[in-house]
Amino acid sequence: MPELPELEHLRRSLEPLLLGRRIASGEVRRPGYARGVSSARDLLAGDEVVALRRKGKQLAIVGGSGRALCTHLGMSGQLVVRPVSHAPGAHTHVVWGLGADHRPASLLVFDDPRRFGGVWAFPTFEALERDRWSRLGPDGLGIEPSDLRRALAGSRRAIKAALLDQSVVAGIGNIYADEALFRAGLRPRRPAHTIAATRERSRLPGDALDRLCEAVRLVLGEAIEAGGSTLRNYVDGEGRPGAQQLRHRVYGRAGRPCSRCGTPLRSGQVAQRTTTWCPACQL
DNA sequence: CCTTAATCCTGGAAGC
DNA sequence: TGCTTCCAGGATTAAG
Repeated sequence: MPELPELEHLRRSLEPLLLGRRIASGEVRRPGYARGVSSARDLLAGDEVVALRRKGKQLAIVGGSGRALCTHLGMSGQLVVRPVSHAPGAHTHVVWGLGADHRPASLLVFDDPRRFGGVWAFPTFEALERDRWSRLGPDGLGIEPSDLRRALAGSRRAIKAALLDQSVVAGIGNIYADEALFRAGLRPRRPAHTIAATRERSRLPGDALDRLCEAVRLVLGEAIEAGGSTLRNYVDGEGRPGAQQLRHRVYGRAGRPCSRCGTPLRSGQVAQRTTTWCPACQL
C-alpha cells in the first residue's frame, strides 16, 4: 500500500526526528525480518544518522560509520518514532533506541503486521545501491520520457503491468498506476509498445509517452503534497495518518461516474491487480 | 517474451 | 452476535 508518495512523505517527516541523532541500540524482535544483521552494530547502533535516502518505495537510513539500512514497508509497514514508554506490539519486528547510550530518549519502531516488508543491512550505502537498488528503474518522481521509451519499446505486455514493474519505474503501485493511466488517457491493457508509437488518435494533446510521463510525475507529486495520500494504514514518522485530502479519480471508484465525462468507471483484473478505468476517456 | 498462479501474512469487511 | 470466507497487495519464484 505505501507507494512512492507515502515513502517520500515518511522520509521528510522522519528527517527532523532522526538526522543528527545517535542510534543507541538496535534489536530485531522477529528473527529473519532483518537480513544481513548479526549484531546491533549492523543495525547502526552507535551511529549518528547522517542521511535518509529513498528510491522508489524503499527508504535507507545512512549512519556516520558509513553503514546503511534499507527498509521496505511492504503492504502494512510503519516506521515511527515513539516515546520510550511505548510497548512493542505483536507486530513490532525491529526497535531502535535513540539518544544517549543507555537511556534512549525515544524509540524508532518498525511495525509490519503482514510482514511483506523488511530491513536489509549493508556495510556501505554504495553496497546497498550496487547490490539492491541497481535492480530498480529510475525513480518515478524524476522519470523522463527517454526512460519510459527505452523500457516500453518492443514490449507487448499491458502498460499497467509495465508501470508496476519496479525495474521500469521505481515507486508505482496499484493505486498510482491506475491514477496515472487515467490522467494520461491511456487504457491499462494497452500494449506497452503502442504508447511510444508515433500515430496517436487520442483527443488529448501531446504524444502518449510524454503524457504518461507527465501524468506519473503529476500524480506522485500531488500525492506527496497531500501528505501521503489516503491510504488506510499509512502513518508518517510521528504516527500521524495521511491528510486524506487527495481524492483519487479512479482507484476504488468502480461503477461511479468518471470525474471527467460521467461515464461509469469500469473495473477488472489487469496484471493480477484490481484495475479501474474510464472506458470513454482512456484509449 | 509473456502470463498465470502460488507464496508470504493478517486485519477488516462482507456474507450467512 | 459470531462464525466463515474473501479480499487487499509488493515482490519473487515457478510453471505453462
